[in-house]
Amino acid sequence: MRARIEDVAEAAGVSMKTVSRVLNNEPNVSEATRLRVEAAVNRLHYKPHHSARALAGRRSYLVAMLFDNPSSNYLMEVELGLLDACQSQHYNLMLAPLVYDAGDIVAKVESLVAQSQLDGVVLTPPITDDTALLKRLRELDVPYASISAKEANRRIGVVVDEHHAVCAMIAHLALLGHKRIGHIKGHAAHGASGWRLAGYRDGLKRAGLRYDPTLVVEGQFSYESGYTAANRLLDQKSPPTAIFAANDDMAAGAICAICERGLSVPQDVSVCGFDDVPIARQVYPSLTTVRQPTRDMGRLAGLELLKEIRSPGSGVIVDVPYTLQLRRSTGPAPA
Amino acid sequence: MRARIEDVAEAAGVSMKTVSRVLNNEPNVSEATRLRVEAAVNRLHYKPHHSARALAGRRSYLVAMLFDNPSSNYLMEVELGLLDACQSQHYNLMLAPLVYDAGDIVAKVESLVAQSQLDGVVLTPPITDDTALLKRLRELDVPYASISAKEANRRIGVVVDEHHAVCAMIAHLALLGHKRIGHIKGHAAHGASGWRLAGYRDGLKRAGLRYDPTLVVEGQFSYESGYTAANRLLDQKSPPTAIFAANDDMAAGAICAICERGLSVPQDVSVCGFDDVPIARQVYPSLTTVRQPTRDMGRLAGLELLKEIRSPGSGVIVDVPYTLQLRRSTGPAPA
DNA sequence: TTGAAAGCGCTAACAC
DNA sequence: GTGTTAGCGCTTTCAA
Repeated sequence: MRARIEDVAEAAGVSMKTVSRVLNNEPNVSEATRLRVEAAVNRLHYKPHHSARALAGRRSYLVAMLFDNPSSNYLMEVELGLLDACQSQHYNLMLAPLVYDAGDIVAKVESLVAQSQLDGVVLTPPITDDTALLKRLRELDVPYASISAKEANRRIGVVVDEHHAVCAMIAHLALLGHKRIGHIKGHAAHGASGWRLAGYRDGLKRAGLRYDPTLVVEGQFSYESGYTAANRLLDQKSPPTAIFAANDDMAAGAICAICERGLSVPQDVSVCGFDDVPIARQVYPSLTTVRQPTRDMGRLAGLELLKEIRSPGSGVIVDVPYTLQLRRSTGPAPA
Repeated sequence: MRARIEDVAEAAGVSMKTVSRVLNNEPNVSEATRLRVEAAVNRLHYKPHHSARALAGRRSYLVAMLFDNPSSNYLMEVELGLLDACQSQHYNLMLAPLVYDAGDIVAKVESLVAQSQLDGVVLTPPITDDTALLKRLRELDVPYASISAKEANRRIGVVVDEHHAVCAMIAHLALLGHKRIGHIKGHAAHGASGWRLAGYRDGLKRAGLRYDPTLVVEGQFSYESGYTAANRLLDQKSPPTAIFAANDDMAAGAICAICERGLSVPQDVSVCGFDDVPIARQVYPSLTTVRQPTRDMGRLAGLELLKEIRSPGSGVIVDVPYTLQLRRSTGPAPA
């Protein structure tokens, strides 16, 4: 039979409560007692019972990851990072797919929180910026951490300086001699789309290049939208020699569109993306892109959330570094 | 304050236990009483408390998905399906990434089961066929369901008739006039690799084509391994005119290798894969492949597991249908 | 610094 | 068909 706290107490010659104190790192335990208890815990292979703890302590030791956007490598990475953070602190992670079109997200989250007694939630884009939801979470006093939230919605979580990253990418293209650099925008609901566009404009300015609105077209972050958008760019009378797509999926779509026209990447047109998901290494030619440390971002967001749950007010925003991944899809501008 | 079972009992004018009976669909409740209780439940917005239930019932209402193989679209789909099954029955899903090289999987799972008091686990390939683990799970009396396990290890879960699917794919190639059809094998630890090879051989036989072992090369299910393997096939004195790769990632790698040699797909070489993960639609040309209903497979495996947990002996193997996805990467054999 | 007692909200076992 | 009672294994409260 599994050891209970009572068995540990007996083995250590103390009361249940003292064992509980040691287990929870509460103060008011003498060093000697603590050691004796810890020894007993190890000897009996004691593990606290999750549900009993949750019931008595009036908390669930459960946090949820909220996401729309179910089909992504990005999400799996974030999830693995989060999982790691939760496991390290004996929390459980629950997944909550939310479908935007399917109606009232706020109500769904509310019932989830009530139902599962969540101790906190982690938000992923674009849910990070659903202001109605954020407001309600605050009213309900549910701690939350977010990943890549917009400036105004940042409280606890993790961000990357995307603006800066894109500037660096544009600088790379400019250095290769590109003068006409196109941009495929991301989905409007995502904060990232705004940053990446802003970074693009700023990057052009710093490189001494003129911003030409006809070189900027809409995308939706999907492969198909990148394909379509690239065709729109290439149909122009004077098409760009380089395209910066707001994510890798769209960049892959753009590469396909270019190849289908009988043009070569990067000889005729250079292409670059953002994220560094697996597809970036699997397209031909491999994609120059901005790498975000996605798994670490999940882990850090989780750790900040747990910190905040433990002692309200202690969670912060962590700024993590990006990396420029230069691969084969960018090259010198055609003469 | 949140309603408790006691409040519902009072509101309905019955005892706690009767409410409990209604909630758990136990027998021995009159229709009238059931209705009254259900009305009270709705009126009070009563939701059972997960931890209390788990504690009193000596079960966790928690199942885990065990997986190696962290970076896959496949996994995310399975997970979403599983999640759906769990939610429908008020179970929680826990994720357990297992790393094969990192030592003793059996010990890890054991401690997981003990720690979290798992009611059951779902196994994904290749963990489905770790016989030491399966044996231990049976000894510990932990119910498990598996997805695409090998014949010998199938007890509860879901499978696709991969052999048949591959036969159909080879028939498609033969019909296009291909006589020399190569095969890139999958990772040896996966049962799927064996089935797909067997399906390939059987498909050749049915099409009246000779099996030529020099046309079969090793792969690892990764993009890179597909790239390498395709090059090995194309380096031969009389290379194949069609290549069946055991999964889509390898097929994508093969396409890349072919293109790099200045050959065209499908004009010079046809390529097809297996799985229908997103990359299949995102390579150029888009990939002919076998589609497995991955999300449904996750859901069904979850449902069978929960059935088995509820009444041991009731879980079964579900055979789900595949679909042939004919796209642009296969065409008539060159003259 | 420590312990005893009283629950947390539910289900199991057994009565009626 | 229904109710009563006694826990499940832990934390909380309060007393020592």
